[in-house]
Amino acid sequence: MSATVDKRRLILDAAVRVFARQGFHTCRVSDIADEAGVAYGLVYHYFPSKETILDTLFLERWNLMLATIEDARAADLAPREKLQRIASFIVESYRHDPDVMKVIVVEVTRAANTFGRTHVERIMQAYEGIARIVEQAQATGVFRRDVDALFAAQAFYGLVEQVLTQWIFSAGEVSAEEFERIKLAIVEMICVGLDG
Amino acid sequence: MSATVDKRRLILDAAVRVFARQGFHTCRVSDIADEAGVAYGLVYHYFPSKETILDTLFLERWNLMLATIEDARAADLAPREKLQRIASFIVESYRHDPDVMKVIVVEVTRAANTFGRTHVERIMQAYEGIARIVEQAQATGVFRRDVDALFAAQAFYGLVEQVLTQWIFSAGEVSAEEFERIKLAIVEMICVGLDG
Amino acid sequence: MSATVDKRRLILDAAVRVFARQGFHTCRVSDIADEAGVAYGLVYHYFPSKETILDTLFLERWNLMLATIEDARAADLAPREKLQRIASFIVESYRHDPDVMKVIVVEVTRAANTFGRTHVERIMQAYEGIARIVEQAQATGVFRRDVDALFAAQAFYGLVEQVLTQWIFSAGEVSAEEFERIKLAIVEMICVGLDG
Amino acid sequence: MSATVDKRRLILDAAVRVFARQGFHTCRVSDIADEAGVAYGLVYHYFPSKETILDTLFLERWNLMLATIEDARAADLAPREKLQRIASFIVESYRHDPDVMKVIVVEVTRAANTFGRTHVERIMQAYEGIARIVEQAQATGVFRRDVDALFAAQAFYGLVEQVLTQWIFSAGEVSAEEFERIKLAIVEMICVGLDG
DNA sequence: CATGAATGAGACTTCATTCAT
DNA sequence: TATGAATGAAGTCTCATTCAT
Repeated sequence: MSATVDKRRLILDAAVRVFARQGFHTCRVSDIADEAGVAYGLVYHYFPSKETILDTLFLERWNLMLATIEDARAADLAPREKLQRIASFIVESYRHDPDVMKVIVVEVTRAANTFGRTHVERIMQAYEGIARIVEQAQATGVFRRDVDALFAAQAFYGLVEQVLTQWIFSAGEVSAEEFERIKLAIVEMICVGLDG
Repeated sequence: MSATVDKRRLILDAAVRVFARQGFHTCRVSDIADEAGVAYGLVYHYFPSKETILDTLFLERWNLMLATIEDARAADLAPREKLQRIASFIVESYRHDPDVMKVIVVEVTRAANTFGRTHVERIMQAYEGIARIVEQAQATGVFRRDVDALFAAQAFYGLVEQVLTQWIFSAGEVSAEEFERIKLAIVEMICVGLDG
Repeated sequence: MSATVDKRRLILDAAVRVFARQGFHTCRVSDIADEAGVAYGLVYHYFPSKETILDTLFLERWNLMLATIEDARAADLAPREKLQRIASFIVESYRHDPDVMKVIVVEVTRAANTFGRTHVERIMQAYEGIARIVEQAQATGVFRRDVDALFAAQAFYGLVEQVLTQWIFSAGEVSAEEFERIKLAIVEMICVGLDG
Repeated sequence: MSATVDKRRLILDAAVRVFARQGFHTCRVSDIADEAGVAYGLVYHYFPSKETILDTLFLERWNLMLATIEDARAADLAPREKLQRIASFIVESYRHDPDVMKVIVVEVTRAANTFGRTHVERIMQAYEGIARIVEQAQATGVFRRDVDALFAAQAFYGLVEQVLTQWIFSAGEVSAEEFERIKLAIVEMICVGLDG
C-alpha cells in the first residue's frame, strides 16, 4: 500500500514470463532477476528457492480456479451454465495472461513428479468440484446418469486443457472471436457430443 | 539379432523407467546407465545425447500411434468404431507399459519450450489424422457438421490424455475392468455427451 | 550507563553464544542479530564487520589474561603461586563463561591462517609473560635452569588449553570440585612432573 | 599400480598444501584443483565434498598416530621411552610434512564443532592410549600414582600440540638440532617438571 | 538509533559430454 | 564394444555488506 513497487510481485510476474519463455528447468534464477530488473539476491530474499516461485505462481491462480468452480457449483444456474462459467474462466485466464496458464499447464503438471503431493491433491480438488456439479445435474435429471461424474469432470477439464495446449503450441495470436467461439464449443461438445 | 543382449534396447528401456520415475530434467545420464547396468560411457556409444534418448523413445511409440490412427481412418468401420480403436490403442499402450506413456505425456507432449518444440508437428499429425476421421463422419452425416473437425479431434485426444494423466498421478493399480470400462466411456462421452 | 540496554554489549554477548555454537565461519551475521534480538543492520552500526566482533571479543578477554599474568609476575609470591594464579584465572574464566573461552581457543588461538595472524603477537605476549615468571624462578634457583623459559611457558599454556579443550568437547557439566582439583593438578604437573 | 599418477593422491596432497596455506574455510575447491593441476570436477569425482577431503586427510594421519601410540604402549620399553616414541613421532610428522600437522591442529580441532562426533571420539582414543601407558607406569611404580592418568595424557598431548602450534605460527624454519632438542625436552618436562 | 530491503560477488556442487584405454 | 576417469561450463544458493527510510 505504498508508492514504491512491490518487488515480490515484480519478481513473480517476471518469473511467469521467463518460465513461459524458457521453461522452468531451462531458465536460470538470474534470468528471472534480470527480467524483473532486480538484483540476483533479492529473488532469494523473497523466495527460498526457484521451485517455490513456481509453487507460488501455481497456487495463486489455482486457488482462483477452485473458487470459480465452487462459485459456479453453488450458483443458481443450469448445469450447462455452470460448466460454461468454468470454461469461460479458464479461457479468459489464458486470454488475459497466457503465460501464467502456459506455465501451469506445461510446468506444473510435469513437475508433479517432484512437486509435493500437495499439488496433485489440489489439482484433484478442481476435478472433484466439477464432478459435484455433474452429480447435481445427474440428480436433477439434466445430465445422463450412466456416466461417472469424476470421469465426466476429467473429460471436461482435459478438453479445456487441450485447447489451451493447442494455443500454447501454435505461434499465432488468437482472435477475440476465436476465444468466444471456443468457450461455447467446449461446453457444447461436452454436453452434446459428436453424434448428430 | 545375437545371443548377447541388445544393449541399445537395454538402455532405452532403462531410460523409460528412469524418466518416468525421476523426470527427464531431474535424472542424470548415469542414472540411466545404472538402471541399465552398463557403464555410462556406453550410453554415449549408442546415443549422441540424453535428449536423443527421449527423442527415440517418443518417436518409437508415437509412430505406432500415427500408424494406428491411419489404419483406423482407412478401415471400413463406423466412425465410432474408428475412434474406439484409437482410444483402445492408447489405453492398451498405457496398460502394457505405463512408464512409456507417462514419459510421453509428461515430458514430451507438454514440454512446450524445449523438447516439445521439435515434435509439435508430429504431434499435430495425430490430431489431424483424428480430425480426418471426424470429417469423413461429418461428410457421411454420422457426426454433426457444426463442429470444427480439428477441435473435435483435440477434444477427443485431450480427453484420452486426461485419463492417462489421472492414472499417472494416482498411486493405485488400475484393474482390468477399469481399463475396459474407460475405453468405452471415452468414446461414449465424445460421441453422446452429457446431455440426456 | 543508561536505563536502556547497551545494544553493543547485547550483540557482543549474543555473538559469543553463536560463535561457540556454530563456529565463526559457519554462522551468519543475521544469526548473531537474531540471537541478540536486534535487526541485523544494527550489528553494522556497532561493528564494521563480522570479524571485528570476534576481534573485540578476543581482545576483551585476552587483555584480562595479560593483565593477570603481569599481576602474577609482579606479585610477591612464590613462582608456583604465580603459576597457580594464572591457571586459576583461566579455569575460572572458563567456569564463568565457557563460551568465551571456547571461542578464543577454537576460533582465535588456533586460527593460524586468517584471523589468528592478527593476534599472534598478543598471544605471544602471554607466553612471554609466563616465561618471565619462569626466568625469575630460575634466577632464584626455585626452578631448574636447564629448561628454556619460553618452552616451559608454552608447556604450561598448552597444558591449560588442553584442559579447556577437553571440557569444550566433552558434553557433560564440570563439577565445582573438578574445577578446583584441576586448578591444582595443572600446576602440580608442570612443577613436579610424572616421575615419582 | 600403474605408471600413471594417482590423481586421488594428487588431490589429497594438494589439499594439504592449500588448507595449510589458506585455511579450510577460506580456500575454494578450485584452489585445490588448481594446486593439483587437475580439472575442477575431478575433485568431486574422488570426494563427495570439500569436507570429506579434510576428513580423509585427518584420518590418514591420525590412524598412524593411534598405531604409533598402541605400538609404543605394547613395546617392551621404559614408560619414559614410550612417551619419547610418541613425542618423536609427532615431531617427526611435523618435520616431514608440516602442512599435514598444521591442518590437523588448526582445522580439525576447530571443525570439531561441525565435524561428526566421530572425530572427537577418535581424538580421545589417542589420549586414552597415552593414558594407558601412564597407568601401566603407575602400576609398576615408575610414575607417581597421585596423578589422574587421563589428565597426564592430556597434559602430555597438550604440551606437544603447543610446540607444534608455536612452530606453525613462527615464520622461520626449524633447525634439525631444534627438532631433536625439543623431542627430548618434551618428555623431560612432562616427567620431571619445573621444580629443581 | 534502528530496520530490513537490496546488492552482487562468489561458493559449492552437478552433470552432460569427451576420451584414453 | 565397453569402461569410467577426466573435463569444465553452468547452475543454485549464501551471505557479508550497504543504504534508504
